[in-house]
Order: sequence, then C-alpha cells, then structure tokens
Amino acid sequence: MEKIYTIKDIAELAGVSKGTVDRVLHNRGKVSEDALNKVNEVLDKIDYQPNLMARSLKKTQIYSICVLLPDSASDPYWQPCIDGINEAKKEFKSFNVKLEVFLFDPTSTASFVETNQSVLNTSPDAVLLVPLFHKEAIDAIETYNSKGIIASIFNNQLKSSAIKSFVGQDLFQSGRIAARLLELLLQKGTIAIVHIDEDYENAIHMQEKERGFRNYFDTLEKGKFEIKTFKVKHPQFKTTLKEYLEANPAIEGLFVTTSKAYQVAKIISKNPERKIALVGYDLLENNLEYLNNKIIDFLIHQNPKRQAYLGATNLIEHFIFEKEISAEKLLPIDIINTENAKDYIL
Amino acid sequence: MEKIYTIKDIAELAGVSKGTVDRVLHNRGKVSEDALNKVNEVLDKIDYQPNLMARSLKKTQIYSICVLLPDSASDPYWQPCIDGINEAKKEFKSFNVKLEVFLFDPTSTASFVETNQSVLNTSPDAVLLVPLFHKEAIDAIETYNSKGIIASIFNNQLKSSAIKSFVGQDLFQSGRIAARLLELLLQKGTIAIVHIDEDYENAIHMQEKERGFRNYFDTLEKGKFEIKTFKVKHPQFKTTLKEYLEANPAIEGLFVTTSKAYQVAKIISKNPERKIALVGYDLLENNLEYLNNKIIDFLIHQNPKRQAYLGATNLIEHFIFEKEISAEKLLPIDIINTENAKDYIL
DNA sequence: TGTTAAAATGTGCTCGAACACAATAAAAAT
DNA sequence: ATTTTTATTGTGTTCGAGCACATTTTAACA
Repeated sequence: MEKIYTIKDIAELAGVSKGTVDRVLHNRGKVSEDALNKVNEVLDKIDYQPNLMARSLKKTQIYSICVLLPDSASDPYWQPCIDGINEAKKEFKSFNVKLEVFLFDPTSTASFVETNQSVLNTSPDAVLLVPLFHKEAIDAIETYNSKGIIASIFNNQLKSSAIKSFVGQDLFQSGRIAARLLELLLQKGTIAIVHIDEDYENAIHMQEKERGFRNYFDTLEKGKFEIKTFKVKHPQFKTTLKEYLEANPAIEGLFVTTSKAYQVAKIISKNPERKIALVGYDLLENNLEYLNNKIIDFLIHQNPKRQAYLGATNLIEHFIFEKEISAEKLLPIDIINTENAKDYIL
Repeated sequence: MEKIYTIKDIAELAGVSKGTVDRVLHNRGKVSEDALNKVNEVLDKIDYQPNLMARSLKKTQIYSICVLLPDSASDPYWQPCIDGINEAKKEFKSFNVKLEVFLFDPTSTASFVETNQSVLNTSPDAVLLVPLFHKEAIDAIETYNSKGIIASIFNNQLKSSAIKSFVGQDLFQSGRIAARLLELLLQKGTIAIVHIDEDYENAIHMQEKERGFRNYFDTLEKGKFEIKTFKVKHPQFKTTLKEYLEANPAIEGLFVTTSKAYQVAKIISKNPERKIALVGYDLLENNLEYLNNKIIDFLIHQNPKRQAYLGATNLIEHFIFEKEISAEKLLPIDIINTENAKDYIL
C-alpha cells in the first residue's frame, strides 16, 4: 500500500506553495525556473495520482456527448444500442457528463444529414455516431473536427483521420467464422452467400464479410466447396430467392450477411425435405425463433449493445478521467446456437 | 436534464438546516417529528441523489477486500483471474478500496484452510473466494459471516445462506451446449464424456456438465446417439484413455469436462486415421494449439477473467456506491473455434 | 534612490457530504 | 421563577483540486 500524495504533500516536499505546484502540474506558466525544478524533482520521485473525486467535485463544467444512431422503429437491430447508451448514462450519472441520443431514419440519407445538423447546433464536446452513409458521414465528421468536437464511430468501420475512435468487430474475421461453421456443418458442397436488404456497393460490411468467407475456403483443400453469391433487395426478395434455390439444387448451405436471416429461414422452412444449413447475424427475436426451430444453425452476435456502451464510456472516461481515447476496439465475435442464445439477451 | 439537488437545497426547501437533513437521511435520530415531516415531504417530492464524489472525498475509511484463489503455478487456468482482479484494482484505484490477493495450492486442502486463516487475520470487510473444497469452503464462509465479513464466491457454485454473491456460469447449460455442438459435428454415433484430473465426487462442475450433456441427448430422437462416461485421474491417464478408445472403436466424439482437453488431443492426434470430434473447456495455450490444428473442434470459454473482475467490482461498488450486491451473476457461455479464438485472449 | 511595472508566489474560497461541536429551545427539577 | 437537564437545531470544519485574487519579490525605468 503506497502512500497517496496530495498537492499539499508535494508543496511541502518541494518547499513551495500548493498554488505553485498547481501551476506546474497544469503548466499554466508564471513559475520561476528554480521552483519548476524543485517541483519536478519531487514529481519524478513520487507517483502523483490526482484525486479524481476532488477534481470532479470542483469542476462545474458539464461535458456534453451526443449519440447519433438509427431509429429502432425502422430496424430492431438498433434497440440494444439505446440500451447500451442508457447503461452508460446510468453508470456515470454522478459525474459531470450529459449523454443525449439523436435518432435518424436509416433509410434516409437526408434524415442522417439533418440529424447531424441538429447535433451540431447543440455544440457538444463529442459525438458518437453510426456512419451508415459513407460520404455523408465523412462530411459530418470533418465538420465536427473543424469545430473541435471529438467524433467517434461504432458498428461500421470508416477510414478518416478525423475519427478519434472506432468500436466494432473485425468483419473479415466474422466472415471466416461463418465459413468455419458452415464447413463443420457440411463437410463439402455448394454454399451461397446471401446479401439482402442493403445495397452491396454501399455496404462495406457485406463486402468484408464476403471477403473473409471466401478467404477461408480459399485456404482449404480445393474442390470440396463451391461458393456462390446472391444479391437482392427487399421487395422482390421472396420470389427471387425461392427461384434461385430451385435453380440451384446443389446448394446445401447459406450465409446471410445481414440480420435478416429469418426472412431466408422462412422460405427454407416451407420446404422441409430439403435440408439447408443456415448461418446469419444478430439476435433479433425473429432470428432466435428460427434458431430454436433449428432452421438457423448458428447466429453470429455483433453485440450492438456493448459496442454502443463502449463507444460512450470511452468518451466519458476521456473527459472525466483524462483517459486516452483508444483508437480501435474490436469486440469478440460470439458464436450463438440454440443452447447459449439466452445468455446473450438482456 | 433534471435539477440535481444537494443537501443544502433540501435544507432550504424544508426550512431547516443541513445538519437536520443529514440526520434524517442517515436516520441518526435527534430530530423532532415536525422537522422530520418537513424534510420527508421534500424528499418525497424530489429525487435526491447524493453526490458520490463528495461522499468518498470526505470518507477516510478504506474498505479492504481479500481475494482468495488458486495459485496459477499449479494450474494456468487461474492466471486470467489475477488479471481480472488487477483490472478491477486499476479501475478503482482512486477510491477508498484495497484489494489484496491471496493464493492457495489447489491440490492441498490444508493450504486452502491456512490461507483462509491468514485472510481472517487481516479482518477485511469482504472476501471473494474460489470455493474449491466444498466442506472447507462452507466452514470458512460461515466463519467470515459470523464475524460480519461479507463472503462472495466465483467460478464454483456453492449453496449456503452465508454467501452474498456468486459469479459464474450455468454448468448444466454448458453441458447442453457441448452436446449441441457434438450433435452438429457427428449427426449420430457414440460419444464419451471424459472426466479427468479431478475427483468426480468432489467436482460438482463435472457432475453438472454431465447432467446437462445427457439431458440434451435425452430430449433428442432416441437411438441416434449413445453416451458413455469415462473417469480417470492424472497419473494413469494416458495409457488408460488409449486402452479405453481401443476397446470402444465406436466412439466418434469426446466431451472433456475440464480444461485438460489438450491431454486428450495429444493422444488422439497420434492416430490420425481415426477421426474423433473433440469438445473441451478453456482457452489455455495448449488447448488453443490443438484447436488451431483442428484436433479440438470447439472450446467452451468460461471467462475466468471476467468472473473474477465482476466478483470484485460487485463488492467494490457495494462499498463505495452503496450498490446492492447481486446474489447471482451468470456469464454467457462462449463458443470458441479456430476463427474467433484470438478475440477472447487478452 | 525612489517609483512603477512585471513576474512570481502564496492565500483563501469553492464544490457537496459528513460529522463534531456549539447554540438554542423546550422540558424538568429545584 | 430560576436553574439544570435534555432534546433539538444550527454552524463550521474537513476532504483534495482548482482557480481567483492578494501579496511579495524581482526587474525596469526615471
């Protein structure tokens, strides 16, 4: 148990007043070289840890953090994010931080831009956002940056020097995991990657997952597996997938790169004689239902709640504990089957 | 943004002094009925949240928590626990808590008893321990309890009214997960549950895992799987398992209930013509090696680091934030394969 | 040498809760 | 009615950091 030093202790050891120590610690200047040396000598010798209670008690400034994410009314995937933010809120409610959530419509670029404008008008100290629209997100982040507002992102990776922090998963690896699972389920055969509900060109996450998935099979003994790709957007989805499967009777496995595996499961389950292995993403209620029916074999958990929570706490702790903002935090990629699913929902 | 009330605010609203408010809040008595009513009326109306910074700044009492766990020199499984404790230590170093680790020899009951005695001599405020020896653990916990020392456990479940908190996993469910994985790997056939390195009678975790494992297959269509059990303690282990497998050529899958799957993998790998599916526990380096060689198909992660961390923070937050101690915290049971293993190690 | 400006240093208050102690009011005893 | 006892209420200090302001020291100039 080492002694805990206070500013007063340091002042006494250095033979100066606590005002001077304070000036040295925050290098506010107005300190003679002589005094500076005396204080630094003491600081080198001891390990001074400022008392954070005292600091945050004194500081009256309230740090404001805005969180921008898609409205879960449009896509239930986002609900856990709000829960994660609320958890962070609760945990740090005693501190001088204000967390405010702004929702935008994930189907509308305009809504995203507008919401960013609203956030900008509150001139917060930091913004945590889901960069759903590539170009617009970059624009928004650069605007924040130019105004001295810290910008962090989560869920979707995005390369920009204006971004201070990213929380998410390694999507390439995520694709490899799906591949490994389908390998175990099938041993050999034809598998289709199914991209639904989003534009392939705009959805980097789909591309990365596909890359990882194919990469895994490329390193395997050749000839065992054949990998196809199937892309389709929502409205026409049902009939097209049905036709696609009928046209490709060799397909024994599907990898759905979005959280919409339940839609695929619905179609598969109509033809129970044809057994098709199915791996998808996210613990939506619809997905869990088909997981329990064993139509879906595995789900990969992207842990949106934890992503949001960590994104928020990373910023909060930066402000109140002066912690370094970690540039990248990759979450473990959880494999979910019928038996461990319930542990992850809460 | 609701207003944050202070004791001074309450005093003004109730028309009394802050000393009186303080006496009401901590019901230290010496308050007239009239004053009590006035203060309570205000308290009912507003949501008073004491400023924890101010409180812990004033309080000079240092809470002491002792952590008792097996020495990782005897079993590398325990190393992550120490890491978890250190993480908790670091996170709360500014607060008035002292975390002290005491190690015991997991192979020696006497060592466990002695270490508990040492802990008792420091008369801590709380103890967090791994109750490796059933009877002795109960005794120790009751002693702590009688002296007003809070006792929490992690890793191994133990039923006793003297225990304030348990952090761990649902071991029955854990067995079911292993079962589900082996079902997927084999479709049908003979599987053996392998209990090694510990006394089956004293190791409740083994029994629970076996129960869960068998329970899963009991609910399946009969006749597809046959489940056997194989128990052996360390020294004679190698030859006996080898003989057992030769005597039972039908066995196509093994479920190892301890962290020693690598020992089984070593034997299996000597005979590559015979393909045996293998599921075990814990991300020890030896296990990971065989996982990457695809001798081990899946590992189940018990997350000892997080168990220790949560056990510790649960107690810490009880002391400094007056949080309720949660009686039971069951961690998710992570499924690990070649592709997501590295995310869980850190 | 005296005066003024500038630089350096020290002092004292604040944040909110906790608690010791002083002050006041009410009740009891003379 | 006055003193003493007891019950109730209020005041003031502390914790450590941060910062405004007062004070002292040193340098610059007339």
